[in-house]
Amino acid sequence: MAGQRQFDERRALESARDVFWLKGYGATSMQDLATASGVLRGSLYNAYGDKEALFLRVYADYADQFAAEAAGALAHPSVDQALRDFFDFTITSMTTGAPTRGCLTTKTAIDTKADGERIRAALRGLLDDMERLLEQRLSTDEARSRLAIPPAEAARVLITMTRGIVVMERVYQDAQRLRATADSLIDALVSPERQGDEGLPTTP
Amino acid sequence: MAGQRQFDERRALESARDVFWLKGYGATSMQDLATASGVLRGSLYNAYGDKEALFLRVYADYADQFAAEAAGALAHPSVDQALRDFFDFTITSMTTGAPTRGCLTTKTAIDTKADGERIRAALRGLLDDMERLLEQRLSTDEARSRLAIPPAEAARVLITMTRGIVVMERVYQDAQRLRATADSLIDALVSPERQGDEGLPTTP
DNA sequence: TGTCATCTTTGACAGGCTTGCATACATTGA
DNA sequence: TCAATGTATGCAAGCCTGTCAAAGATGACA
Repeated sequence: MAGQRQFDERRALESARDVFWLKGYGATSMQDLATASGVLRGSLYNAYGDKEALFLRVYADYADQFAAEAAGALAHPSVDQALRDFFDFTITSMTTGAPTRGCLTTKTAIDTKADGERIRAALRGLLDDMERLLEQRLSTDEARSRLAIPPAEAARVLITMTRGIVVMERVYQDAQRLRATADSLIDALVSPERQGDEGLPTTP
Repeated sequence: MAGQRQFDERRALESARDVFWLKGYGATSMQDLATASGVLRGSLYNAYGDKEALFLRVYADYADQFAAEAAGALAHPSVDQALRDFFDFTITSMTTGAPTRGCLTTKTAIDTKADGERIRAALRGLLDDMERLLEQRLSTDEARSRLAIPPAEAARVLITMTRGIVVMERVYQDAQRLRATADSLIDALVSPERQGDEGLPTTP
């Protein structure tokens, strides 16, 4: 061994993530990443090979963090509130920053310059994880009893809906509208909580 | 007047539309459009000004046609079948070609290089039209009686869902899966047709 | 029929950005 | 001390946009 890395790799990957997130994979050049991280372009090529490899590296970290935070957002014991929290998390994530940064997964999925199979596999990985997470959360007795359709189907509908919300954000740029749309879907998907449910006795 | 346009404008706009559709706004260069249409780049600049203006011209025609065809797809008298036909239309549209061309509206919405206000307004125009179309279709007595949520909310959920389906297509490339997801949403949104409904008197 | 203004076409140019490689220099562990 | 790695810098080849000047085509009008 010799010649240790001189730049702070964690910082560099984070700024690379931010640039990819804001500008999208295809519109981001290695020079953009170099400028943002303060690392010379040559060093990035040396350390990661090329843009696709660097992106995959960045996206792996991003996906882990996103899935972990999403899981946390689903923790509320009441399924409709859990879903509201879940949408709230994704909407807040995508409407952060000015201009809003949108969703890294969706931007990459739509980007025609990110059409490699390895990138698509990475995106599938996160979406599959999210779907499993949702299906699990929707498989409790309380949730099953209130859902209009089976948990697996509902999970897929919800994941698809998050993707749609991302697109609507780009066009309408109105977070409140997005939350309202999500609420409408939840209303259609989850029947109202019956009094006396959830183990706690209530006084009407 | 003098010096008439020498290229077939209709053909040129159609090939421009196809290139934009396949590659996306940002990844399409004027040279790409020139090559596809057989018109020299200089002539395109002369005729349309720049890429954004040409795109807006192309998209106006596209939006008209898309909305008209979507309206046709909603014609079935039974609301759940009308919605299935509607999704079928959008899914077929986006999965045409090899590689599949996806959705021009969504690609443009997500494209960071298409961030002009005029382009966003054009996208909003089509999405608003589609939403109105759906809301109208969902406002019949039969539809109202079967919908889990009000027509306006359902329309917005459905439009958002079509956007999400576009994204899922890019990642999973499985039209059957998309149709199944759409069916799940319709199941949650529209209650089963009661026997004897649709104008025929019923005995309770 | 001929002229002419006007628009279109055509080819070329400048200036900028992109990728990926290659070379020289610096640093560090063995 | 030396070999391996990271850094610094430059280069080649290509693509991009937008513009411009010269040449061609066309309709209107005399």
